[in-house]
Amino acid sequence: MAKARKSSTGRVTLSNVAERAGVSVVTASRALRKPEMVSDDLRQRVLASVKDLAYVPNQLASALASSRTGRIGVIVPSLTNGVFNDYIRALHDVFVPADLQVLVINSHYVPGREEKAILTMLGQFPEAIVLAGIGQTPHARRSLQQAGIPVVQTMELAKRPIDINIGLSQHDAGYAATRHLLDLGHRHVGQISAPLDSRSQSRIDGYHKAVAEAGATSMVVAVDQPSNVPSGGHLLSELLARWPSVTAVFCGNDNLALGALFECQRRGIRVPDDLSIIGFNDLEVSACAYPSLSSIATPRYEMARLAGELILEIIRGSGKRPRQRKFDLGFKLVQRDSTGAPPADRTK
Amino acid sequence: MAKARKSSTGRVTLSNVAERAGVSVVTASRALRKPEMVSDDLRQRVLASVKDLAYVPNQLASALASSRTGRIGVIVPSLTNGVFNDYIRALHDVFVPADLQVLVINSHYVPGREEKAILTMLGQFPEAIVLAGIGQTPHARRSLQQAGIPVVQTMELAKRPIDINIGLSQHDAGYAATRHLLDLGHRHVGQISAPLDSRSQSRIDGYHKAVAEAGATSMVVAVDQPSNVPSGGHLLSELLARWPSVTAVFCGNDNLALGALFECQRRGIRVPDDLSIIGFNDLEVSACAYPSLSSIATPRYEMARLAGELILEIIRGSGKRPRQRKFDLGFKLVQRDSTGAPPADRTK
DNA sequence: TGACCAGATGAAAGCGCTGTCAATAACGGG
DNA sequence: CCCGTTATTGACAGCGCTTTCATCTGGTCA
Repeated sequence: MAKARKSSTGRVTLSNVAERAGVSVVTASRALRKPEMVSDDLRQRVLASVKDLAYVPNQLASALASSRTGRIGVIVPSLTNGVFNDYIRALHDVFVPADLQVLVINSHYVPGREEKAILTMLGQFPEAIVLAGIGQTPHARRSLQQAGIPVVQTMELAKRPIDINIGLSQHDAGYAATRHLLDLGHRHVGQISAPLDSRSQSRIDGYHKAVAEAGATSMVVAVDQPSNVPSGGHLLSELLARWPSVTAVFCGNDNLALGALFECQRRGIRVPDDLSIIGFNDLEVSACAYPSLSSIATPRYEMARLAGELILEIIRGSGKRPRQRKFDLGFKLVQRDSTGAPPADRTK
Repeated sequence: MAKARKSSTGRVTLSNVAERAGVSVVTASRALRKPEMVSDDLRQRVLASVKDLAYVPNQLASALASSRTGRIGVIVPSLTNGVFNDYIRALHDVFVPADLQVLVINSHYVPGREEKAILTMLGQFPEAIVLAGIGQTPHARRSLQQAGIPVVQTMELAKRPIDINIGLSQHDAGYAATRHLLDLGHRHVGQISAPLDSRSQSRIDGYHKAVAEAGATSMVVAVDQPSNVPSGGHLLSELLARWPSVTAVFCGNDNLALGALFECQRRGIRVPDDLSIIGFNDLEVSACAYPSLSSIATPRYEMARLAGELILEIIRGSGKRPRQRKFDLGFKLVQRDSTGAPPADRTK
């Protein structure tokens, strides 16, 4: 029989529950974790006791004892720009039914904070880690490897993944967006962005490549802060001030594109008649803006979902990694109403 | 001297560190947690050992032993609608410098999930909990009270707070928004919203009250799903279909307002000449939309910040509650370009 | 010089839970 | 009717860390 000392911390513990139900602590534990191992009668009594006492299991103790935390660590650079909504939803879709808790830390697009976030995360002993991007610091890489848990880098392609890599070529996507504008006949294609991460930078590289191939001139305005809708307007203003000849803009993401669109409306610039705008990521809002925004659709939901499924497989399969470790999920150009041919008088 | 058994889980533990440094586990622990209690010499040796072994403290064990987790639990109904961005930022602003980790769980506007989230959170033994809203289930309330930690309910005013309550009158805010439209001369004021929580419902109540006072008719279209920009367009379409006479709309939040604005642009309805639109919450995007959106500014940053500061005070003051437990932080009507007088031919 | 004290260190005892294995009860076949 | 099986249940020993308390220095003061 359980000796339910009054918990020194004043909280209801499993031994309180056990005592009240007249069973041992072990049995109470099993009644909750492995109900099939316990007789109906006892299980009922334990559950009733749990309810009566409003018992909340101490996950800390549970995790410590079983060395399984049931947690999946996720580190993203932003939670507010809409980019990671689908992504996190996908992870929830996979892990919650599998009884795993998704723990998200926001690194705010600051490399140093990502390293810190990774270490914090590792200190909580997640059973796997999902990272956005491939730009982890060497120290973070080492700690991740040493942790011996599945690590999935997403959103872009890595030459040498830490473990598993699911992404797309941000460079090619940036190239495709720019190419789209050039193909429409534009000769003066600008770029605005907030290149706080290597992905954004890769897109810009793609832009430069496309522009160079077309024998045109690069016109880039960038800002060193997390991008949001208002800054799209500011960046466009600066772009127009520096290069008034611009007839098309590739925006580093859809929020900037939306801000640019509003700025055009404010200035009486017609989109796409006077200025074509293409965004990036294809956020929910882009399809319903007016005019609807062309964009590059990135498979964020799919990347995260695949990450989740691979992780489950590995965890279930006692650590065995899948044969394939690199996955390129591609992207799609979504042409809508914000991109069109340049004004007739400015095709040159 | 420490007997550093090879950790059964294969990870580097404090006793490995201690052994390598030639000290006891206790000393190693102190060297990390309370450096001033240990001689310089030993501290150096321990730190070197930590570095050599790439030791990551096991927070689980630490928290279990000390019954201090250094975590603050936050439960919000959404992370994607922009409403809680400032809110969470404020909490970080307060807690991160105080060396407390902010743990956010998203309850997705589902009451059952909020209860589950609260229990999950309590199982991690946070040192305080911050909740959005006051509509917790009785069982959740009880568990929260029993936990004996500071609990702050925010965003709306509670008659009988669980512990501390910081909010504003959502009813009065809804009333004010509607009143604003009526004062401009509108007689046909509609309302669109996604009333998934009691706050949204209170705003609608305020709307009804204002409309009734003015002797006008309520025209409400609601949807039972988390609101987003596209649904703003759909809801407006339905509103216009059912009540073509509408000259002004109070949107339950700014995302809906933005969607409604786009829908107007799509249909060639001029804002505010043909239709006035006012939103709610005053999100970042509202000020830079075109036309800029009138809205009700809610002090989300301030509410969360005050919550954080009170919590710190309580934790520091060994649990003593402040004298005042209820705080009404009010709201502000922000008039911009999307609201104006009704068309001359429809003032009746 | 000896009692005394502060500072530094270590041993032991848990924190609340789960894994392991032993113990018991229940049951059926030979 | 005895023994091996199977189904339940419990005792015990940690998980890795911190807290408490005892120990052991070396110095200080009368």
